[in-house]
Amino acid sequence: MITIVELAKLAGVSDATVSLVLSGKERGRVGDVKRKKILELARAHGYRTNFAAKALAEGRTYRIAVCTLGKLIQHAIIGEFSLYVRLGLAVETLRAEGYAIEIAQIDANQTSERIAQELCQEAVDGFVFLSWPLSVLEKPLLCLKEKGLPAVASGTRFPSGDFTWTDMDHRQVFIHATRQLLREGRKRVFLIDTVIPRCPPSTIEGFAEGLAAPSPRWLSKRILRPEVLSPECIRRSTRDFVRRSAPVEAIVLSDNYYAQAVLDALKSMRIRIGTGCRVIGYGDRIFAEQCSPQLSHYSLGLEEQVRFGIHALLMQIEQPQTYTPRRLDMTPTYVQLDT
Amino acid sequence: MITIVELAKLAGVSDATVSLVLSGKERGRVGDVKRKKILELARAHGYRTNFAAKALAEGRTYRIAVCTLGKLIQHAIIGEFSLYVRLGLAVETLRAEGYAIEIAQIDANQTSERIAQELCQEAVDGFVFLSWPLSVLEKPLLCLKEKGLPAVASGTRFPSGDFTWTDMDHRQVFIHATRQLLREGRKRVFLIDTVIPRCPPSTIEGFAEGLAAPSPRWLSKRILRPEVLSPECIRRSTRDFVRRSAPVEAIVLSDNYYAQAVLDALKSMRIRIGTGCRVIGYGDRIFAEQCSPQLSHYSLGLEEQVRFGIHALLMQIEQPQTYTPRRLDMTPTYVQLDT
DNA sequence: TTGTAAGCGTTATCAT
DNA sequence: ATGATAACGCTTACAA
Repeated sequence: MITIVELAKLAGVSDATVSLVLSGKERGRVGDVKRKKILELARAHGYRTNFAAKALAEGRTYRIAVCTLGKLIQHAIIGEFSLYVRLGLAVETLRAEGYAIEIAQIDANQTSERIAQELCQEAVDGFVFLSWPLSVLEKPLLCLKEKGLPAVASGTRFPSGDFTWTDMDHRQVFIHATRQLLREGRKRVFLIDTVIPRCPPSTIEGFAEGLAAPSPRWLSKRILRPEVLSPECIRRSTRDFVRRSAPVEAIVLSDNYYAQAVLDALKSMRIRIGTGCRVIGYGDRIFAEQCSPQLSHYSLGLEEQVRFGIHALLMQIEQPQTYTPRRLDMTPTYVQLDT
Repeated sequence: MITIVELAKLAGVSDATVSLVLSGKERGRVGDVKRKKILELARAHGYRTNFAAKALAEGRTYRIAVCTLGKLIQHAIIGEFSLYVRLGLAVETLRAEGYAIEIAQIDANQTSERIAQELCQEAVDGFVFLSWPLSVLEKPLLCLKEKGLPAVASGTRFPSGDFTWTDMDHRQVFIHATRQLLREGRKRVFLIDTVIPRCPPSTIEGFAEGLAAPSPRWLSKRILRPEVLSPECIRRSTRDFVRRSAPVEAIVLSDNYYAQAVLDALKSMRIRIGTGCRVIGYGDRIFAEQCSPQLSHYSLGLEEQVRFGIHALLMQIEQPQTYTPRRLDMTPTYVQLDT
């Protein structure tokens, strides 16, 4: 591993000059010839930053805590796979920026206060929170903010503008989906909830608002919530529901994960999916693409969310004084596939 | 954050002494009074090691690359959840030792050579490979070994003793399971394979050996491999299979993941699980415990594997000269639950 | 525009 | 047994 000092010797300049050039902080105070020479030498010798030294000099750690609520595996059990997508994207982005990570799997059986306390001990430059519920995350974030520790939440929506967060506007998604279907002339639109233990209220709210639901009673007839979330049970209850509610012109799914079961039910009833009955999902693209036929859906926009979040975090780390909380409140993005 | 220098001032000794005491390397060359005083002061002021400084001084990075083959989310799709368990355990253990991690999600569509090349670029103290297939991992590990870079594989079995790895002895598990059932007086033992795309040959081998299978033809009658791996399909084909093969005194599952479907099939046939027909699974405990009734199974021993692996890695990092490859070739561990 | 030098916190090598 | 002191690689304020 070649160092800045060695590069400086080779280039016949001082270490400081090399440091400035390589970190892009020269702001025109290094000659063009020297600059090019230094960059060329660095490239040729495969120079790589020594982050331990950089960290020590800057008083940082170049470590980021990526925090999940509960152990990683628990998210598989409740079918919340978007966590893994978020995690994968986050660590990828951070790695590209030279940051190492610490994955903190926070025990969910603690008070918010204890979590906050525990986090403040961490020797890291910043915190990323993946898919935390608002109620649990509020205190810890406030605590970190008070200590001036940079943090972002990905997959949590805060009512106030005090924190940095990214989330898809859940309610808008369902408003958007139903309105779109109405515009297509499909009046008899239904919702099937396939979330454990059940979808958030905002899903129902959006669905109701999009359809301009006249009454809770009317609304309840438009929603199916299978008793058990197994493909078979979903299939069976979907069949019953569709038969009972005929004609079913469109179905909106609260989540992509069990979509195949719904599609299978329709197929078994000889309903032409996409034309006879439109089906629109919501969630991870990967599960939509696995369906047969592939599921048209609203995307979670995870790439955009995570990229925005990490970028905001780095801003906050590098320019703490000028930083103000920012959020990415994503608007619905529709992905048309087969259904 | 208090530093060693400040502690030294407070204790009225030199920094070197404090460093020795705190790192436990004094080997009796620091007086008892001073030692206790230093430790007490450190505790009182909440001293925490500055890993950037430590790394710089020791010429290390205090970073470990945790490598997966393919993106994290892809393992959810093929139902290989043990990866998340391994990952969770590994990062937890490393964190406790002060190491930060880099999660390298290696693109599976590359040659082994390119992967090896890519890995050697990493500026880390060591490598952990989670659940890699032997064929892909061999070259990279060899390459790292040649460069003297510490590495361990968790969930890969190497025929030679050249590398450090941990794995459950897969074949022995199925020998053990079938023999156990035979000893219980259950002669008609069957295997149901619920792995995508299919279980490894060692499973079949172990199963055959345990039963002392007289011929491949005979063996084939004892194995069910459902066409499609959906709960419904597994349920249906299990029913057919069990009816056709009556009496079925015991069933061994290649993996816990779809166990519930098999149990449901038996339940629907009014077969008394555990007494009438014993069912034994293999894999993640978490899926066994979720079953109803809870699935008796052979455990993967992930905690032990990961702990052993990380420990070996740290040994290798700290004493590279005396280190020789070690492996944990785990023997079957049976977990008796309801079935 | 460029170079010098101090410092970041820790470890390790010497003297004492 | 203990204490100076010199690295480790990089950043940055300041001097030239």
